Amino acid sequence: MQARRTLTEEARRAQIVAAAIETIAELGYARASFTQIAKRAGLSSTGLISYHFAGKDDLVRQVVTDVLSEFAAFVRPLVDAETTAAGVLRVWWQANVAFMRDHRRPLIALLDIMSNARAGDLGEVSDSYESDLAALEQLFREGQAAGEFRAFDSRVMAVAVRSARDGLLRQLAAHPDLDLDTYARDLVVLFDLATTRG
Amino acid sequence: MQARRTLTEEARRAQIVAAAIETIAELGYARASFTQIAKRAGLSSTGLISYHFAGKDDLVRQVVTDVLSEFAAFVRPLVDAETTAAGVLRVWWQANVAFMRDHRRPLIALLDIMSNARAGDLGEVSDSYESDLAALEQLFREGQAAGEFRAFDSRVMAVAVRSARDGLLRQLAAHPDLDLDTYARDLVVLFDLATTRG
Amino acid sequence: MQARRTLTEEARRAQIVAAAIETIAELGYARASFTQIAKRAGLSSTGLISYHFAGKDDLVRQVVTDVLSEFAAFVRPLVDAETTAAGVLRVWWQANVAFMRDHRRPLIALLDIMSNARAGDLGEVSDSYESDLAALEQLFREGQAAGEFRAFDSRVMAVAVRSARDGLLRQLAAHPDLDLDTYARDLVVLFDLATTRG
Amino acid sequence: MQARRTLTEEARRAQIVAAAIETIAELGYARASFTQIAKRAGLSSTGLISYHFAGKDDLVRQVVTDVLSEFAAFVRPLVDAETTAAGVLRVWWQANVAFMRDHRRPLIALLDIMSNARAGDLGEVSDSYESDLAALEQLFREGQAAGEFRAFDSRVMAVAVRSARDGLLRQLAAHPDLDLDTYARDLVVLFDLATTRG
DNA sequence: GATGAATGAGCGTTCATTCAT
DNA sequence: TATGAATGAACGCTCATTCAT
Repeated sequence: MQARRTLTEEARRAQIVAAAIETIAELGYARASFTQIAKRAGLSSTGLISYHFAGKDDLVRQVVTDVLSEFAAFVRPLVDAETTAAGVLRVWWQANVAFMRDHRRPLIALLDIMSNARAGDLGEVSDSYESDLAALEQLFREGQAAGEFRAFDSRVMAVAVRSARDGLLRQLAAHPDLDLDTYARDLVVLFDLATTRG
Repeated sequence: MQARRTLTEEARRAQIVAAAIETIAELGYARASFTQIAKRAGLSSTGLISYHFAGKDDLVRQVVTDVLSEFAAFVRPLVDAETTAAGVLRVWWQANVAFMRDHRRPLIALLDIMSNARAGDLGEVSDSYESDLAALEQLFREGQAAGEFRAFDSRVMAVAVRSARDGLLRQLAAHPDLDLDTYARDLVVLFDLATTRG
Repeated sequence: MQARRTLTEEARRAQIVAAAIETIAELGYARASFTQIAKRAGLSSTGLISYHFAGKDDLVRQVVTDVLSEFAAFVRPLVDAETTAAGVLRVWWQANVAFMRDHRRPLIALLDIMSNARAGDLGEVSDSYESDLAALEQLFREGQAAGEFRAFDSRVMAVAVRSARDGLLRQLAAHPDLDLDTYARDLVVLFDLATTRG
Repeated sequence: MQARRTLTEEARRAQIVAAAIETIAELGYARASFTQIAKRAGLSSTGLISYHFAGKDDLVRQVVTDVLSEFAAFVRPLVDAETTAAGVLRVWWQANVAFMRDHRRPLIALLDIMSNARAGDLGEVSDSYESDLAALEQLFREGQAAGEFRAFDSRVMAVAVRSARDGLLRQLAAHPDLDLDTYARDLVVLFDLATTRG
């Protein structure tokens, strides 16, 4: 029996969220039971997870929120510094890839959660996906209004961009030693050619 | 107790596969239990599913095999009729979208399965994803060798194309009345611009 | 699909009983399901077993009856030819071992069934064990009355003899190439010394 | 829903093992399901058994280990106090019968398990049977070397002795009010006559 | 007689959750 | 706060049995 560590509510929650991320990244959402999460968190009982979170959905929501907000905190300042839509898109890709490099596991967990989210439960997760798409759409429409981008359906392009990012993440999950530099460079060029006027 | 309906082995297996597709498309892979599948198949117990399939993995594999082969039978002749790499890519998109129109649920189920497949189980599902990518890579390399396509990393482009397709499918799952024509037209243009020489 | 073979009731029952013996001897009573028995009998369905037998107990009872009566038919004439109790005991052992040599599997199945029989079901199986013991007891009492055997509790000796026989069978099940001659010779001597007057 | 009784891990395991013994003794190994064991242990569900034991085999192994070690702890000191092989055999019988008197149900359960153990699973149970036999063989060979015992095949005698013990146990299972004193006395004499020189 | 599809009860197991301490 | 034992529902699966053909 080891010493009982009493943590603040905050710290304990964070620790559990971190363990949940590890577990989901490793085993996948379907196999990420409280038992597995507790094991990785060094907790003696799954009861503690239930104590700190209203349920599994609540924990997963917290994972999503945490990863998403850390990601946003990283990307937003970089993106906001750009003055052109094409520049924003370019920097968005670079920021995404840079973040992947240092947060591979959390992003893999996030992707796995989002793939499994359904309307019934975890509705807000789907919502976050939609609002992500909406932000990209807005970017494309602005670029079109500014004459930077050619005419295309902004939603189609948003889906393509967003999907390519998730696809890269999926590749990174399967091949951890992926050459991210190549992806960053080529994806920037790819979508630059796809969006801008000849 | 309701009337006992007897089907041939073949027919029953097909019916169970169909019910599994419905269930996975509706509830997601994680929630698609034998109980739910049996309910949709009008079976009185899950025992019959276990009788016809060696296990859950076996049933899911059958779903994957069936959908994949029906898809291949639809796409391959169209693609084979093309003589240029750019033409193949264009037709590939049109065929994909056309197939989605008539096989929305099976494809959604397939996507869900593929998202949840892990190395341990259902390994061959991951393999089919990889070989899909490899086929696209091959196409891009051929197009480059023929001078049709510009220089780019063939794997990055393959991931982008394949991901865009899956992303569209995901959109179709969330918004059944999506305007597929717009997606077809714009994705063709998008990847035409992204791949061909200025 | 192979030709449908229609057998007489008698022949079919015998075939199923034989398959049941093989199955129980090989897998043990606990694992001897109708599915396994049907497979060994070359039957396409377990339904046929249910058709010919009232239930699993009925089939097992038939196995017991068949093996027991074949055994009795072999042993009885040999035993009846003896005129002394000691002679009967000697011949009983020789007959038992001789029968084991040619009917290893049926006897192993029988032993397995008897080990698993409980009062509730298969009651008559337990009864047959008891009447077997009673016959041995009777033999010992007769030998004592005739002055051949020393004084001992006839039931204790009956249990010892009968148990030694089952123990030998158990050994034979575990070690098929057992030297039965040694057992026959030594067991005759053992119980001769144990029963007769110094 | 009844009051929740909490026990320590140790105590609960012991209680489940005890309930398993009761169940196997009463219903037989084949019918001793977790449901029946849980019922006898006063547990609300079988899940608790699965929680405390890795599986049915694990629980059964624990039963075997417990009964066997308690038996050994009782018999060994008595046997070790003897200086002659004949003395050991005599005391072995007395100790066996004495232990049966106070541990009827655990021994019946043990016998039932051993009868059902197959090579595949519970292999170590079969092993313990073999090593039991080997110990008896060793005793007989020592007695022969010392000139106490006559010439006989030590394995045949070991099988006979061990089988007689199991046969007595079987009788005790069927007839709980058996006169164990008679068995103890007569079995000692029986095997004394069978082993020693005229 | 024989087939083989279907049934429904029961199996061992895992899981998120509850709760007395 | 934290523990860890206990709960009960759901899971995939096997089985003897039923029954229309």
